Amino acid sequence: MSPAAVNSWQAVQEEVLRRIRVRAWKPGEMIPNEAELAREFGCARATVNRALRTLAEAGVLDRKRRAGTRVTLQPISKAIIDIPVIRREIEDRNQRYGYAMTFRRIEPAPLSVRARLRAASDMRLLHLIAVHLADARPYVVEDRWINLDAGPKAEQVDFSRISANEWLLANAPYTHGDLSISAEHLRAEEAELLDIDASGAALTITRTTWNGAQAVTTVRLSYPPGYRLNTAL
Amino acid sequence: MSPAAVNSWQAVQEEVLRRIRVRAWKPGEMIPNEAELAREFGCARATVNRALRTLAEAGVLDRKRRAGTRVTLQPISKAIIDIPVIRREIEDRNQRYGYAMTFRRIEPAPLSVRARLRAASDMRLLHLIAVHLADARPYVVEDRWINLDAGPKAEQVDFSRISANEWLLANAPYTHGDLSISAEHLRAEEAELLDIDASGAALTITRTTWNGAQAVTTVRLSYPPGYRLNTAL
DNA sequence: TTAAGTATTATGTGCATACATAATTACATG
DNA sequence: CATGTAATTATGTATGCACATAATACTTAA
Repeated sequence: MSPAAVNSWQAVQEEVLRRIRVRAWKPGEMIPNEAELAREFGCARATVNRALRTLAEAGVLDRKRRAGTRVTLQPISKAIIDIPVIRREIEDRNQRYGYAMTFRRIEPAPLSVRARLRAASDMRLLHLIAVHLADARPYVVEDRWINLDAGPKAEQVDFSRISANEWLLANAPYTHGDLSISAEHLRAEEAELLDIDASGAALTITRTTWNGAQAVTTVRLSYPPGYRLNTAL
Repeated sequence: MSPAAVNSWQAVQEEVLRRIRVRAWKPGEMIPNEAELAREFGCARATVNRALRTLAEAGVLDRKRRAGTRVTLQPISKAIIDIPVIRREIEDRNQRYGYAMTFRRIEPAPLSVRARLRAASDMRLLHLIAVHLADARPYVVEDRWINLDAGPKAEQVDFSRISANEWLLANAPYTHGDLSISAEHLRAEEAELLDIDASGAALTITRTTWNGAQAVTTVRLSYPPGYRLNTAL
């Protein structure tokens, strides 16, 4: 069979993946350089470049200038987990979204929270606890601290009507953040809000965002037992 | 100040991000089209294209042909979690890697596992349980089922010497897979292997991989309480 | 008035070319 | 032999151009 021109970057990508899969190019091995592949596939080098670059971003290939491209020896699977706005997460499941704030106070934060925010002890923090509901049933508990020094307007907002999640998204820009996932025992009050037995193991997502050097907010989301984060590889 | 030429795609990207951050372009709003931006920045349209395309992949922009580009209203944060080979995960922490297989038997799988593998009841499955150690201390328990119909060689391999994780990576190609993260109570035997109190909440990662329509393997990794998956936003 | 067809337009992609940059190799020099 | 330097090379990126494609806006016909 004659080598049909593989001249879209997706086609190149698929052909490369195929060769890796059938072990024509083995893990750790070098693959031909872009110019050669372009010649073989009958396309421009830029096209090969885009295909290989994308595969490198996906962790399938290792590329170094001058050194060339090789098949990743131990591919780190990158699980891309979409963390949507909770309202959307629920509405995408075709459930009715609900929200209830159960606590609001400007108060000093415990050490663990201050550490997350790298906060001086005099930072003014608004503490909110709320439950997000799916079809009127508790879906996730949100325990949030908002830095009022970063966005003083937050003090005036009625967070019993609009979720902090959404208000901040629209009003408090951030430059970067960090996120951590862990399994934790539910605290008694959280279990109560979720309306479940306190003995459960809760998937917990902690997210802190920054605007430059200034902490914006930190949240701890506690999902009830059984909740799963799914992703394709 | 004169508009210095912004002529690398990273520079364009940063400028775009800056404008979004300072709310010059507000969430939901259209931004100028590629040609205009190229003119403004003094660079080629392809350069703008790459910058915007990358931002769209990151979820910051929404792009549609003909319709144009707008700032994402509710950016879905994509948490990219690297799931490395466990040996590497441990060695990257500058700890000594160890491995011990504690169970190996070809046996019929329970329903939950068969469901994950979409397995007929006559599929031959090798069941392995192993512990990965960091500095001789239990790090994670691995409960794995390998489809011998997909790769019969696995039956001959001495998995007490090499971890299934690494052997499969090198010998059993897969086309796709799925991964799910949840919080679960440790089973008694797992708690024992991890050498901890059984009451802990364990972060559990379940991963199943496929080669075409054929299941290759499914693993359940149980990490002890306190383990965190971290990522930057 | 509505439906079908057409023009327009912004993004998506391919190509050829040029040059930049990092990393390696080869070489020269002490 | 060690070491610094220059040549080489594969990838990285910018550019100008062309055309493809999807989505919208507009026009025309029933």
